[in-house]
Amino acid sequence: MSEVSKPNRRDLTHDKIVDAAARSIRTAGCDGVGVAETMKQAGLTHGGFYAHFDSRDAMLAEALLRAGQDSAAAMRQNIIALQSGGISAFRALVETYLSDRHIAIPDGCCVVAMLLSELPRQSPAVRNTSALLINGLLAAIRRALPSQVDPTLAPLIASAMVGALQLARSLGDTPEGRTHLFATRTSLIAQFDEPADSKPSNTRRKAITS
Amino acid sequence: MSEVSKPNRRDLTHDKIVDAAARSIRTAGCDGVGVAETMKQAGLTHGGFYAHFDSRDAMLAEALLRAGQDSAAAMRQNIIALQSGGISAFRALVETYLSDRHIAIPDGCCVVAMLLSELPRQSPAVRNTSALLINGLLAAIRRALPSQVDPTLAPLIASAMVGALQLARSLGDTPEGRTHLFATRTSLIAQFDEPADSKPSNTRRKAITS
DNA sequence: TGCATAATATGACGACTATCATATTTTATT
DNA sequence: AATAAAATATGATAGTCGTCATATTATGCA
Repeated sequence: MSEVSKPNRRDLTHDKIVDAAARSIRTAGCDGVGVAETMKQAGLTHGGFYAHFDSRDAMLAEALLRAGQDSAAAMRQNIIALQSGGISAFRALVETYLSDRHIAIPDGCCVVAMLLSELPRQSPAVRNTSALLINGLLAAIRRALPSQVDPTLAPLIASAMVGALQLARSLGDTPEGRTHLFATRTSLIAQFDEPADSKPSNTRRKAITS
Repeated sequence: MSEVSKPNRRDLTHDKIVDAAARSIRTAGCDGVGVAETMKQAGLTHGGFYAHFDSRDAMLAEALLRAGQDSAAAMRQNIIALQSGGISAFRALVETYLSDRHIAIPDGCCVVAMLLSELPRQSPAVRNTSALLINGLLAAIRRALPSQVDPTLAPLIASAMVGALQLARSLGDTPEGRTHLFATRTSLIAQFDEPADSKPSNTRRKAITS
């Protein structure tokens, strides 16, 4: 009944195009996603593009949304797996988001972190989608935050996670980059995670009150 | 006696080109800085470019370094002014870096935050410069950190500052963006600044221990 | 002042870009 | 099976990009 009931051929190829763009937007950046290359990746020729999108920017907005949904789903899955191992929701989120794997491999990595500094320059359509994804990230953090932590700390934590991933990626898959990611991961958990039952592990308090 | 003793005409125009590129790299991004446009901004024609640089990437690396030095100098000056007003070095750093002005106005804003997600894709020369600037930012934060705060928290704080600026810029100069910047600024100071003498202001402890 | 040299300008090359008009192919309907 | 309609392919346009070879101008030295 709704618009998902009957997938036309048109909708299927539309999806293929968006998927191709969503795959390459992480590695190539917003400016690096071209119409012709995207159509080729989707198995089509470049001419038919404007039967599916009003403009390249319109495709970019859809691709960003798709990439965001993909990475969110991948992380949710990883978080659930970690939680079933017995660790807290917050720790599962932090360790998933700031995984060493994401330094070199963009797949499954947060697309907001991959594109953040380019987003302010994009078209209104892309910026609207950006805001959507950012608010989604903030909401996910608020949900995972231990109950005794002030919810107004969510922006700080979101900023730290996004920034840490980018800084580590810029430093590269080197001791420097890995150390930065490890230090941020450890500090976030020490500062804001609920203390484990058995372990004392109050590095947090030690770090703050002299 | 060194290489700064006699500024040739060549060196002067070289500097003009780098300056022009450094000015536009903040607003246009790495991919947005073109050879022809940069030469025009420097008051030259595009043909003579390769008498000054081996390639566009070589210019980009110099421009990034210049932009980083410029923003570092501007922030140092602002921090000193704030400190003379009686606030702590850490608070001066945070309030300068996360100034509301930087949401909309890129001038004087941290160039690392403006370009961070693009840097991993750049040429080795640009990436080397990136690492230099990032290490400079980390060092500045370590210097400003109150003595009772664990220095291993510097990566977390750097990540939070860089990420907050970018997230606020992506959310735009709107209540959402300004709120994000304000919340991060407030949380950073509450969490990590040395407490002021007279004011109680231990929101920090309140935020952590339930 | 005249000459040698350095620095900049002119113009062009091929490759790439987004966009569109038109032709061809594929699908759906009678 | 034949026809109408939708979807994709072909090809072209105008523009921009980085790069370079060559011509012109400006500088400094004798």
